[in-house]
Amino acid sequence: MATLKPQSVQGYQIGQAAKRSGVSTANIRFYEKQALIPARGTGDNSYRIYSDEDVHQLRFIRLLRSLDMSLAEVRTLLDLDLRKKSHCQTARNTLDDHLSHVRTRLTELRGLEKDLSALRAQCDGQGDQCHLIEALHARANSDPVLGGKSKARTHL
Amino acid sequence: MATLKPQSVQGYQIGQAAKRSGVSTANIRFYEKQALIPARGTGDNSYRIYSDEDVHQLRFIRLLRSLDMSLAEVRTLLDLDLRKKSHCQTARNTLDDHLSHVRTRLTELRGLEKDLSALRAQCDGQGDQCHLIEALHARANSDPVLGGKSKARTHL
DNA sequence: TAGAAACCTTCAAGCCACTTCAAGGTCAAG
DNA sequence: CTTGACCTTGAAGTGGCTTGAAGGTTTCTA
Repeated sequence: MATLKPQSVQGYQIGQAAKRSGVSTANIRFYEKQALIPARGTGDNSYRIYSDEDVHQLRFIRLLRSLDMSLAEVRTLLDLDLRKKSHCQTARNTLDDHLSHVRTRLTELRGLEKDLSALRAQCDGQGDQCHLIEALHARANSDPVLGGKSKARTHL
Repeated sequence: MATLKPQSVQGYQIGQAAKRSGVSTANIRFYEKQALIPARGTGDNSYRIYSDEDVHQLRFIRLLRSLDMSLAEVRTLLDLDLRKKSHCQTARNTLDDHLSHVRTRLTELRGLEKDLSALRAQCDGQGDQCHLIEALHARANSDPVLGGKSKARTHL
């Protein structure tokens, strides 16, 4: 069992906040530097102290990151004032944009998977010879230079 | 029409090699630094000169990258001597490993797409209110800290 | 009361696969 | 002899972290 102490009068130290939020201590400091969370200085020692709200914010960020949103997108959503409708529109737009990024990448990956398994099928491993490398070289030759669907790792 | 001059006696300058291979000049220099292609020095001036074989190798690398292989994987495949069967085995293993990476990521992305479109459906944009942000915050709260399928962008 | 463990701090560098920028060298045409 | 299109190197920036070094603070235990 991991120890999750109750919030003391002063709040959580960074390690406790990390355990409760699922964001590593180094990462919390990084987010602070990126101004995604407020810098929490204290008087006594130089230790950071976090509240339940801070922990919630960290969990919120972690959720958005687990949805593969960029820190810029996270920032956009964090800055929203819930009460204003225009901001709700912003939230919708952010989500829509992100969703379309994900779908694009999904399509790319499906194509990739198809290509790779086709290549793999050329060499099923039982015979003496495998023409994998030859096949790759042949494709390198036939592939047009400006042939549309190339380009590796466009993020996501 | 892009100009693709025939290989002169000395070979191609980096710009021509770039056009023929689809790899940018900066990227060619980068690959040279990474020892993925040989450093081609010449006598006269300090210009790099490439042969048709070099261009082919660049295209080969570009193909593997377009299949989202890492430079380490590319290096492995480049180092292969086609004549040896054990190396063919290496090629197969590299491809299999990579294919399973792709499939893992594909599964993750499918889950992502599902999550995101479910979220999006909560706010279809016609009514006055949208509970997108609230929904996100609620998920941030309910999401267990050690809940398995989190973790953003594991490369690919 | 000393010292060791278990926290915390900052700053810097490393990762990956590039791209972009600055400052300058080389070469052919007009 | 200048213009412009090439080429060169080196350094820094990108994103989202992780890891490491070197040290301060706090608490527990012998």
